[in-house]
Amino acid sequence: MAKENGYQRVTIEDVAQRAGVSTATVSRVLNKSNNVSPKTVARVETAVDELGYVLNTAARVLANNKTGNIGIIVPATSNPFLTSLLEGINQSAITSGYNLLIYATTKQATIQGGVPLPLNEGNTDGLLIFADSVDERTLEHMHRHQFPMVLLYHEPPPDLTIPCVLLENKDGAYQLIEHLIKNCGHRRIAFMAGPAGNQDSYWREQGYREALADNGLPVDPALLGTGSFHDWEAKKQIEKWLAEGLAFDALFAGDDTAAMASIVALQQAGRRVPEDTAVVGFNNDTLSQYITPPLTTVHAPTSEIGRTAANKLLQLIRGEQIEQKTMFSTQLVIRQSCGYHLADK
Amino acid sequence: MAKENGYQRVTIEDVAQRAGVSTATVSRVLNKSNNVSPKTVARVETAVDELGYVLNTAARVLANNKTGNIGIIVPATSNPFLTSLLEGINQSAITSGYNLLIYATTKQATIQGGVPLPLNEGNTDGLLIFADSVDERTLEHMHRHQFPMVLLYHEPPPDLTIPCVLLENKDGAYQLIEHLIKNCGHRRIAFMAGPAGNQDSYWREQGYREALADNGLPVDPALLGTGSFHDWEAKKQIEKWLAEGLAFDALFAGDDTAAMASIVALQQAGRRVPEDTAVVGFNNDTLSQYITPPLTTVHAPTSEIGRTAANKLLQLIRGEQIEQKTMFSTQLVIRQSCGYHLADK
DNA sequence: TTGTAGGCGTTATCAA
DNA sequence: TTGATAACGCCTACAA
Repeated sequence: MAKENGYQRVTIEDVAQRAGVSTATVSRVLNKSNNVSPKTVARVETAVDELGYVLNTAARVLANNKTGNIGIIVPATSNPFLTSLLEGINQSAITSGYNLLIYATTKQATIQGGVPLPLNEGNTDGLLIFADSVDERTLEHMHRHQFPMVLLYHEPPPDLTIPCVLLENKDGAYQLIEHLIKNCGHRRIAFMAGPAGNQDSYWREQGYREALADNGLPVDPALLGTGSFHDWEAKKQIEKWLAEGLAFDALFAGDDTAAMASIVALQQAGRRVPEDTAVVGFNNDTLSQYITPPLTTVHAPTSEIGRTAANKLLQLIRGEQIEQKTMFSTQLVIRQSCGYHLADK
Repeated sequence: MAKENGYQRVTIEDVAQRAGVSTATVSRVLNKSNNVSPKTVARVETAVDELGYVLNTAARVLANNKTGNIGIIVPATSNPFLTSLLEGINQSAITSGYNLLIYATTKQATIQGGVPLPLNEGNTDGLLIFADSVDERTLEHMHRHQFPMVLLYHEPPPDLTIPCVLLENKDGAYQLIEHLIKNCGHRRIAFMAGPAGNQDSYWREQGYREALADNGLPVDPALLGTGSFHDWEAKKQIEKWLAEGLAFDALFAGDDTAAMASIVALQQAGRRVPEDTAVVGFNNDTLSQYITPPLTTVHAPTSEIGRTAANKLLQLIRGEQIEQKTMFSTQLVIRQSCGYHLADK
């Protein structure tokens, strides 16, 4: 047996010896090739069992250049929205006989000096990239190597033809804000942006601005803050606004996570939602219908987006043609937190 | 360049040629060996840049038998409790210069016929195993190969000496139930178990039973249900109990997730919490303090447990001695959902 | 400081 | 149906 110390000891060669066949034959039964006599298969299989042999994936990948895994790179946040996304991805991965490996990065993931990301061709046949969790130069790099990739919630730079799956944000945000203005009678509507560089946030803000403009309302810079799609950040922003004495009768929190945290922060400061301040979100997370008050938001087909992205990646890996850009539309969901039921209609 | 088709093309050899040095030298600068002249380093680095070379991890792992990654196998549920756990793990991994790879399995992960788990020695230097997410025979297998592993929230079978990190469940549950009985005056307390085979659930139930016994209360089998630490399951259980007309004035939901879902289900059925039915959980998730009513629960140091487990694994990988079993204690957190503030004291 | 060459464990090609 | 053997891309003695 190779390598007395360390854990990887039993190799295909040991199995071959024990079974009295060649390594080629062992490899064949391991890979379920059908050109092996049943007798030999049996012999090899018992040898595998007796020796406790386990395949060395690194060697296999080196020889084959395929892994049976796909990977996703996400930011290391706890946004429940991610869970739905991962669920969808996992579904189609499993359906296609692939496993999903996840890497949660705390900063933008980057290839530096020839050293690859923790998820790469060595352990993965293709990668799903969430938003801007991977540095642009690295994207370029991998694209140059023709490594199969699909971008999620992010359009590639114009010179890189990487397929992507997107959400129609502007439309949804526009409708949401218009609902706040026209149906609920709000006029001073604050907006919390997502993380810097986030494309979804950008387009939601555009929808917000257009809706205000189209309804003859000014964009007051004082009403523009940041929630980063994150509970603590949202909470801090609310506290800051309240401390400043900012006047606002409604809040578009950017996403549901920030909205829920904002509601709590507002309530803790003694404000009633929606009576004193209306709050709306974006995404329609599972929890949003259950909180008090139930959240008015924009529904996004998150886990379907995950499924679609994974399927595109899988097709890409198989060398099939796919469309570069898939866009999912959204839908307004009116519940209580916007105060619609209180408005005089 | 090797392999004209496929994406992995530029090898260390190409770089060597371009820089006019040997592959050994390229390898040295790639690994930041200091026995290379600055001039040579520069030449190699520009060659790397120009060629867009990226290391082939499979080859590196095959040669080195190490990856710089650790992995964790978790069940594919969205329990927010997992997020805290992963956060803690990621922290210590990063601190030690390791990356964390996550595999979320939908059933118990199993090695079958020599084909390893998606996370293994090929992409990982050691593994964290959550609860019973890995099949026992597979555990045995990997233990036999001396692959570094640490079990989370799970004690190994008696014949396998795999280090583990545990939570003191029984004590916490006992105090929780005693609080319900002695301080809040509840007598018919229902219990929701976690997933089948879950050790945490087992011990929480023991604490529940002991507390009842010590206070002269019987264990009514009708009050024993299943929430699986999962919102939908908890909801279904509540609905079933309500349909049956089960009489209970308090509920220990097993964990916070099930508790929160139970509260919602109870409220939707027109029951007030805690006035009509008290509800308590376990874990003290971040959200639990924010819901209405704020949840009485048992605090578990989840992300610290994650940090500790990761550190143990890292020590194991470095070949250091570690203690087999680490146990974390819990603490009762009294808020509103137990109805303590309503009780006549 | 640099180069040569053998080995890591598997698969695939070519013969037999 | 089976067996030799050359890749796969990298690392590390050992030499120079």
